Amino acid sequence: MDEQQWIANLLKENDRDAKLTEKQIKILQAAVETFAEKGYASTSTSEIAKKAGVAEGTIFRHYKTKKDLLLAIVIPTLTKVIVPTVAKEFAKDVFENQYESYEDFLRALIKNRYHFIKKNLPLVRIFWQEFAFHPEIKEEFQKAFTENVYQRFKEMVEQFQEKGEIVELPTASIIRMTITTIGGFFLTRFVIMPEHEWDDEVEIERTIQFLMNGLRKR
Amino acid sequence: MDEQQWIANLLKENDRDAKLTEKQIKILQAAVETFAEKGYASTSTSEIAKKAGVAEGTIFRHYKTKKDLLLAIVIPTLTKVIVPTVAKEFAKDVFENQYESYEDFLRALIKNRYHFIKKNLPLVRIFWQEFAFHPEIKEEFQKAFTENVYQRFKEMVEQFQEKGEIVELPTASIIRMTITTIGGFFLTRFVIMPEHEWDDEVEIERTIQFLMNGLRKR
DNA sequence: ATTTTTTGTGAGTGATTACTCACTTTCATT
DNA sequence: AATGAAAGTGAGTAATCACTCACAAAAAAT
Repeated sequence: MDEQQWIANLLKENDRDAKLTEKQIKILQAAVETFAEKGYASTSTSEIAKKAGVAEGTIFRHYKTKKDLLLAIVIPTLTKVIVPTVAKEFAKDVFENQYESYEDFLRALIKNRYHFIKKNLPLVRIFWQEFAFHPEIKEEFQKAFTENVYQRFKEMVEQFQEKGEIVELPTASIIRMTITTIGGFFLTRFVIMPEHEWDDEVEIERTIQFLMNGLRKR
Repeated sequence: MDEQQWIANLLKENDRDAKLTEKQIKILQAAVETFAEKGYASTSTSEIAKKAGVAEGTIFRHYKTKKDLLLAIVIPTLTKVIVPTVAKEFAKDVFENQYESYEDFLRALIKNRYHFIKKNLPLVRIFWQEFAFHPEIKEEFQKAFTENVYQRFKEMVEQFQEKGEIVELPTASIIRMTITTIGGFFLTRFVIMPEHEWDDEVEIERTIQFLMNGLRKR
């Protein structure tokens, strides 16, 4: 029920009145699960059908090709989940100036993303794996990033550079270091060493302190 | 010729007197190229045979299964190329104490890895992509890392902590931050934005400075 | 020079692949 | 209650898959 609501929201990208049948939701769930576990190329449509409890023909009734099914999962994840969440988070900061420091912003950002990734780990894994092989995904991601995230992030950084809180390196470098440091933590935490015992609270705070030390104007 | 020598050295893991025929080298070259481009699961053995200019049966003469071919490429890359290079680099530092600072060590490390990745990009891509789906690869990597790299890295960090150069955070955290920062740079540079115009010298130096600011004791 | 071993071949194998289509069932509209 | 549209089905299809094997050529060992 909880899962269903979540995955149903994903597909409602164009129409607001998208009504997914039970079987359609089952297909999406099975596809996400299997793609994340075995990878897109190693997953057969018959396997998805079996896991979803539908006939194989039902999948192709709704998605013309297997790749269409992949994109129906990945693209909405990008455009509907990642972008607005990030954009909203940034907007709140830049325009309402709610955070007093880059550090506070960082803390909100990393916690927001932490919960998002933890909740949507299979989706993130699929995106991460298939990103390299499907130009559509790569293009969609770069478009979403440059149009929504980058610009706001830039304004953000420049704001705190003006305030003298962070160092006067090129904005692009600061953004890259911020993202790779946070991304590196998540990658280690969720992909490379998921079975390791993590004290997430502590490690997040350390990551923030490390980032701030690296970026603070002195 | 240059390629041949390089790939031939890879397979010489057990026997010192490994003599690869011309066709065997062609198979390895074709496999590396295609796996890197399309991914292991999306590459057919017939495609490899065609590209290598051999009969399909020839592949299975030397590798029992398709997966054997993958492992014959990836595992030696790990055990013979990555580990010794890193270990040697670290050993030189820890035992002969050639570097005067963590910063100098960092600079040597990042430049060493930079050239390695640039030279072996297809191999790195294959490893990175298949790592998630093949337990053998993951295990081999973790084994190589904990046995060779981690221990030396740890001694390294502790040495410069004692000297008071870097901060007294837990060693594991410092190692994680060092590796993810450097890895994040390479990932952005070679995978996510390879077509971007990079001034590598400058960006490497910025990355080092960022890392040192984040880790320096103050 | 002859035998043995290694390397290479390519047609052939059954299994599996993504996808189709004629048909049935369910649902919404009147 | 009747009708049309949408959703669902599963046997069927051609193509492709990883892999085999009987045989040939080349190389090595005798």
